[in-house]
Amino acid sequence: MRQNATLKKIAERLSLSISTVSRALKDHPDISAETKKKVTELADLLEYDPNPYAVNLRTHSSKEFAVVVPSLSNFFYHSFIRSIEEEAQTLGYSVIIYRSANDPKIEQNILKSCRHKRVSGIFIAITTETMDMEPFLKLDVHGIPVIFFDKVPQYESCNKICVGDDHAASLAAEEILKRGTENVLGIFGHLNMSITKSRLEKFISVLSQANDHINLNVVHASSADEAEQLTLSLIPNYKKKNFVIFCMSDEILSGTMKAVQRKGLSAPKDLGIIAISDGMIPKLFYPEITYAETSGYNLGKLAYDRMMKCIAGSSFAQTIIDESKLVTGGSM
Amino acid sequence: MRQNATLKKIAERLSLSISTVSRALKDHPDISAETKKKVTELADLLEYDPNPYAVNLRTHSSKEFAVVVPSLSNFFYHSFIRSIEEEAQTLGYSVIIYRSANDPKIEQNILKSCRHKRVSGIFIAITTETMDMEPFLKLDVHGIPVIFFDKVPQYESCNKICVGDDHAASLAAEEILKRGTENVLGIFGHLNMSITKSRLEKFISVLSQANDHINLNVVHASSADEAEQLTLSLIPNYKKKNFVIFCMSDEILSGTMKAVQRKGLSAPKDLGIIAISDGMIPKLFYPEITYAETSGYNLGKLAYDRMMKCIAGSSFAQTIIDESKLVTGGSM
DNA sequence: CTGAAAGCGCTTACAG
DNA sequence: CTGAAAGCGCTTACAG
Repeated sequence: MRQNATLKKIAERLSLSISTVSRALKDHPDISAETKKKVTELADLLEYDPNPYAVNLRTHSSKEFAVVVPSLSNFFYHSFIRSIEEEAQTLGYSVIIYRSANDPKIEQNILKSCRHKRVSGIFIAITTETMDMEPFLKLDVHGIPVIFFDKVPQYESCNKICVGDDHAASLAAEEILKRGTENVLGIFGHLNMSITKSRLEKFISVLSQANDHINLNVVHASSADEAEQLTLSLIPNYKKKNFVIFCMSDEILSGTMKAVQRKGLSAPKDLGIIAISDGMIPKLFYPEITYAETSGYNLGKLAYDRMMKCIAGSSFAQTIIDESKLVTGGSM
Repeated sequence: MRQNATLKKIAERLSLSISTVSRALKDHPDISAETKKKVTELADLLEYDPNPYAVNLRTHSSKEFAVVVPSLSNFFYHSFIRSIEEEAQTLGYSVIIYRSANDPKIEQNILKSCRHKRVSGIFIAITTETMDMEPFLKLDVHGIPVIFFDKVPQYESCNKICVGDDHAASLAAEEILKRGTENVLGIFGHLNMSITKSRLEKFISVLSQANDHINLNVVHASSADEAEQLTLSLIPNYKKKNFVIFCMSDEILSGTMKAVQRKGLSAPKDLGIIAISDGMIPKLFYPEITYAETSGYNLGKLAYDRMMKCIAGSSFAQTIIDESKLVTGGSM
């Protein structure tokens, strides 16, 4: 098993001290041009790269970001991770992925391990049961910046990057008003999700403020299958009527679309369809589904930006909302 | 900025030596039960966790796996990563993600960095241009196991875990024969991809060997859009005829499905549709699309298994093919 | 049963 | 311009 090159080996071969080699490699002003040249040449030849563990042990700084999410089988989080990874790579950081499985215990262990590894920063979407802010405060004490994204705590003074739920819901509601359809079936996720609450409230308020005659039916589904079943059973109520289905999320949209296809209906002729989505699923259908975009990719860019500012020393906390935008397909 | 607990601090507080504390924490047989108790109690209180960098520096062993892929915007690789992460977590390993952007230069840098970090093992899908096996051999010399998956090199003596392209293609072809349809439109990816070649060859050979009368039209598309355009322009050729479209991949399937919807056709009445897929996209349609499954998730389990055997000392190289299975939707 | 010592590979204040 | 030395936090052979 061959060994990697070390400062010591280079120093021995060149009859220099380890300190000098180290400085030469860092282009330290003290070192003569000649020595630098000799050193860098041999270093290149031996493919020297500093041992990151030794560097960390000495300097207390790693070049690693951690991303912690409840689940990896989620298109939104994947886009987020991809987004972070793209940026991190340009600065030589690596990205470590942790999955909390939505379990606060596991989450705590992950945070502890991040602390001991002295990661450069943490991006985290917390579990639905995360109550205790103490582990996060502890990270702060250790100087490890934490950027919360998507699923964020109530706690005020921390950095949060969120999807503009209100905005997305109002964009969708306005589009429905524009279409002039008065029968609306709104399919939302389970009420224990915070996004359900904010999307629902805004959706209702925009619709009802603009038009008294809106006939809105709100139902809740906690899976694609449930959304499919609900849609199937409710579609007959709208027979011969002009109506719109609003789907709060990609998961619901995918269930609803199956029901719509199954009933042989097609948008925008038989009904209107509009969703809040990351954008992949709406584009699989013809016509493409009109949606208010909530992009994990964008969120990643915003979060990364905030992270770099924290690392650069910005200490005040900030909540950033990623405003949504309407992407028009042909389904309305 | 508060400090983490260290062996030294625990030792001082307890008036013991660092060595004794270290041994007590490892449940070393030399240490008395009483001492162990005192030490572990204080360690718990202080939330002691060994500094991973110091451990690595000392023992040359990290607890990290690297996964290297050409792209992260790919459902298949995501499933693979998720699969690896699930297993790794149970043994306390972390998973670091690297993206080569299909650039052999970047890939080489990643490999170098993995070597210097002394990762415990590497899972890699190589770029289409990776020619030089030397960096991989070097990892081997350093005792870092490499498991190639999906995109693997020609080179013989290495560990490869592949999708059963032949098998998937023949499952699809057999299903077409079973349906008894003689007009087949086969849409394949670009010929510079190795999977295109193997899938195409097998597909043709199964169909032609079984039935002389098959009227097979093979076309190539390198994006979903291209697949959509091709399908749109070719569907008229099959007017009034009974026909089947075979889609080599998810990307092609998504383009083709848009064209099919656009033409107002529906499976299985107007045509048959069958694909090779990871399984997410086929399930978005009604009826669900019949497909031969190539699962990133399964591949991950197989790769992980192989990795653990390598770490345990198995030195011989092996190529494992993940056989495909037919998942029947209603599209045939 | 416990401790002193060396060393993993690096950085950096101090000395010359 | 260069070097000797200390120390980051740990493990382990050696000694007692």
